Amino acid sequence: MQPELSQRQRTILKLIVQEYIRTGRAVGSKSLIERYDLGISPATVRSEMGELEEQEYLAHPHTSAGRVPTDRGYRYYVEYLLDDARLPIPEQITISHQFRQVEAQIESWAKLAAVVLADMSGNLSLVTPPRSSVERMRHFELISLRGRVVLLVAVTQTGMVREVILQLQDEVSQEELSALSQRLNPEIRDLTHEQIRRLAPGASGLASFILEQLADLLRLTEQEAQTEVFAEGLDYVLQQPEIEGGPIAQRLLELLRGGAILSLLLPQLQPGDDVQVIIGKEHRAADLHPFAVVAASYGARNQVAGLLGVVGPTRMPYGRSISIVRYIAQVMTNLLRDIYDEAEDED
Amino acid sequence: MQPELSQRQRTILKLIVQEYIRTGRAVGSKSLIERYDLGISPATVRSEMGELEEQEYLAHPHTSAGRVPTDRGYRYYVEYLLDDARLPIPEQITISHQFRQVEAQIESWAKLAAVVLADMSGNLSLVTPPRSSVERMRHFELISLRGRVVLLVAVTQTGMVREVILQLQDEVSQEELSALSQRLNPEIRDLTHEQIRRLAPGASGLASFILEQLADLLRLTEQEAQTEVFAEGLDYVLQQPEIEGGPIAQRLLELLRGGAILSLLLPQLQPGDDVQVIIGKEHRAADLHPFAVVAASYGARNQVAGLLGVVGPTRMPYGRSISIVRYIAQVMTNLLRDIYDEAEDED
DNA sequence: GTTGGCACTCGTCGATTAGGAGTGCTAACC
DNA sequence: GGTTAGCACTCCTAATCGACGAGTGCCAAC
Repeated sequence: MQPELSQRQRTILKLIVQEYIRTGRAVGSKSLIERYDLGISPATVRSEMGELEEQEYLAHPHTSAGRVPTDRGYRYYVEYLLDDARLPIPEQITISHQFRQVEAQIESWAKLAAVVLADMSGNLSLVTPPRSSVERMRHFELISLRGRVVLLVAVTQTGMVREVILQLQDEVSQEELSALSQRLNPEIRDLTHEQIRRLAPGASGLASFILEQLADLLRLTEQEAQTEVFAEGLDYVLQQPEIEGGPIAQRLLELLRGGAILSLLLPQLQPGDDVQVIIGKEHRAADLHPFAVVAASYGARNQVAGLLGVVGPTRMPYGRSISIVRYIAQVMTNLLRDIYDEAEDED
Repeated sequence: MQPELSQRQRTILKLIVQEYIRTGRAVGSKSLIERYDLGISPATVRSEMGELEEQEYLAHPHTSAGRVPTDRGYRYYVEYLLDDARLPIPEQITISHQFRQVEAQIESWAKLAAVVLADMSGNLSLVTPPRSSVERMRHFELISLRGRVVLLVAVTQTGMVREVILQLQDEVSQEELSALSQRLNPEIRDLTHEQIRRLAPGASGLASFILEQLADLLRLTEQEAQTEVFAEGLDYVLQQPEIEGGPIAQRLLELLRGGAILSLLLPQLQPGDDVQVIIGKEHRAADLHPFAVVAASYGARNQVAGLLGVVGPTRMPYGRSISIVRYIAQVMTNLLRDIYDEAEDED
């Protein structure tokens, strides 16, 4: 798609998109002129509109209504007509303030990011906690809860903490458990779940069992990365008039269940550096056709990465959404770099 | 409220409640007789209905519509007209099967309970993970992530695991950290967050800092018990015709945010043994007046306790909801007893 | 106490209508 | 040739109207 439109057509398209996003109603030639003085008459606007419709940037809901942007129209708007402003400084300050208030915990950050994203964009937000594609073991502890019931706590290289409750065959004292973990810890350090599993057969009964469990836990942690997602602002998106409790809303709720929406979205999002926008029918998944997504990845390079974005109707304030997503992705990236990366060359 | 109704009035009330719950439409005398042969004429039913309305068990939406149960009517139904059946065995088996499939982790159980509760009741479910009102420290570990960044992992007596990222003043090697944790662990075992905090001033620089952080973390874990809640089945409840995307739905979504609904619900729920039902205006919180709640507490005695329940419109299948809530509370209780309690005298 | 009959009430649904916003076309204008 | 005013036409929206039907309440008869 080239910017083959005249300057006037671009102005008109821009105004129509903005006006439609603002009001939610199809916009007509006359009302457009009444609101914005372009120095031309409605009739001229109409002929330009006709041209824009010809090229599929606009559409008619029905013969005698105003124009509505098509997905292609939105795309052009996002690509060429949007002056991508930074988020205003006061809002930046509000956001980073909130991140400073919350406890220093990766999951808390992700949750907060979801809340802020939703509140500021007025749409549904999605945030996956940052995960590494290959987790390596760092350290584990065995803690006797009572009798044969033992809690296994594992920490990975990336600082993920996972626990699981084990039922042992026989009762084992805390001392023995501590001795075992002290013996095994150096061995399993930096290993992947496959490597740990390979160690298991060679070990004695209890040690072998623990190694198996560790491998399971590590594998599970990796898998969770695929499905775990924090979503906020459902109320906002369900308020949108084009969705409003109808069948689309039902569809969306189903997609949110168990993170199913992620598996539709992820294949289409390259882990590129900047914000990505997917509008309506550009989605490969038909279920997402009524929606637009503004998303970005974040994370410490080569370590852990996550995804965050907002989901709303194609009629969404793209400019604002993009600034917000970009800024929060940057905040999250900085937080993670402080934890993982060696280089500290940024504020 | 006494059961001062005649046998026939009770039968009619029961049928009206059931019919209304089933169809969602106000039920009239004639249609009731057509469906259920009571051996009496519509006119007789009408006069009984009039009596029931007099006593506020039923209401008229408008002069010439059928009758609808009032909150009082539902209450009478739940109290006296419901033969509280157990959940059918096949469904019991399905449920316990699902719990056996999931990883042995308290949070996973709570999440699964929420999913099952929602799916089987067809309404919104709420499950708070089991928490102790006073958490005592069991064990902690310090893990160096890089440079001055350290991960603090703490395990409480009840097996809760919490972690936080710390920024130290100076760089400290993993060996020093391990030595420190080995020295402090015996000291802080079984202490509450207040007791730990009292130790801090007496300790050296780094140890003092760690103790403060531990106290914070422990306190935070207790506080989370107040707000953390797993909710599932939002789609079900938003499908209900009496709610359907309207302002009540918005209200509900707001209440779900950050677990606000819990602070409205908890004060009214005694941690009694059996299932509790709160119907419509019986809620102290006006925001909950459109809803009915069926809830029960679960947990290992004197150790940890949680709450689970379903939330739906007052027109909800009480009998079924009660059986489901009761059964799942029992399953969760058994799971927790296996972890915590000494006595193993039940299956 | 129960029942059938009957007039009356009201909400629902479909059809009808008026109003209005917007278009597309054409002819005139600069 | 692009621009504009004028105008007929389209079609959605909201309001109105009326038929329909479910349900009630009352009364007289059983």
